Amino acid sequence: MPELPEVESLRQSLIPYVVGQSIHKIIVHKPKLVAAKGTVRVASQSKTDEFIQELTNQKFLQIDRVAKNLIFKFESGKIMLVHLKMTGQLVYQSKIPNQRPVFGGHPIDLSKTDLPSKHSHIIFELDLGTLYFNDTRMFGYVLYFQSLQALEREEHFKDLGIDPFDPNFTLNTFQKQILIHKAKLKSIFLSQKVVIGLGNIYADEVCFEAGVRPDRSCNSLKSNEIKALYKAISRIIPLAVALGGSSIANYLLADGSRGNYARNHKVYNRAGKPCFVCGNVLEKSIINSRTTVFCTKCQK
DNA sequence: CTTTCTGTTAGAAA
DNA sequence: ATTTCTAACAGAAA
Repeated sequence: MPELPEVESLRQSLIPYVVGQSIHKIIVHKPKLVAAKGTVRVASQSKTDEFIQELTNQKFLQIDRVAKNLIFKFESGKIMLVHLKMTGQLVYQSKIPNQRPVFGGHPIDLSKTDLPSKHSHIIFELDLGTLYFNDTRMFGYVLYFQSLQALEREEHFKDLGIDPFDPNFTLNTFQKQILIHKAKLKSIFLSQKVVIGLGNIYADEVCFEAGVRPDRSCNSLKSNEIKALYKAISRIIPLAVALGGSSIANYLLADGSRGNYARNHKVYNRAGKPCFVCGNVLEKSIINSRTTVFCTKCQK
């Protein structure tokens, strides 16, 4: 369930494991995942061959994040972009015995797990361990680019709003951008058009913390409500990153440990349960085909 | 058994 | 143009 905090936590947890290592071998079990983004993706042998050839023997230099994408930069300047979509995982299994988790909460002993699993579709063998790209539903993808410039030419990231960690994410800009739209607030959050990184969990959590109903039209929001939303995003997103993200279902950090933010969820997946603040039964509705939970008493 | 739901988002439909 | 729905897929839950 990677939203911004999960992708960012994963990025941070991957860095100490893989940066400085080289890829010795790449095994692609599902060539469909090495393909252009989009709903209809066809496995291409030539794309797969190129991916394997170009990235074998490459040394990891750094890992960046753009929206919910991970950008792996190699010493040569080559780029690998990874999107986890709904169920993607990047899990690193060290050859070094007893390597301690460096991030996150409840560590899982990877020596006892069955890696590779039947969903380990792409496997990277590194100097000191193995990096597995697992993806049950196979919506995720990995892409190779010759250079950062080549990636930029693809316009892979057009129409994206501002990252909450970007210094340009100010109350002023947020207010201006949000008022442009008349769609429902949650709909605009999910669209990534104004601010990037909120998915179904954090959109609901932010609306609850701000005391604003997710079905409000963006252009009906008063400035004090927009300010509350801005403050909620600025508080919740960094806190969730600090706690390693929300581990629901199969989200894991690089070392197989689980994130700890889920225990802070106030509304996500709590429809019909009492509001932690006022005790009112939480309501559920569907916005953009996504289950949405809110408190009619605390949110206006 | 069948049906519905699930963390994302591109592209189609409205 | 903008907003909402559907599809990609596997599997857990009802």
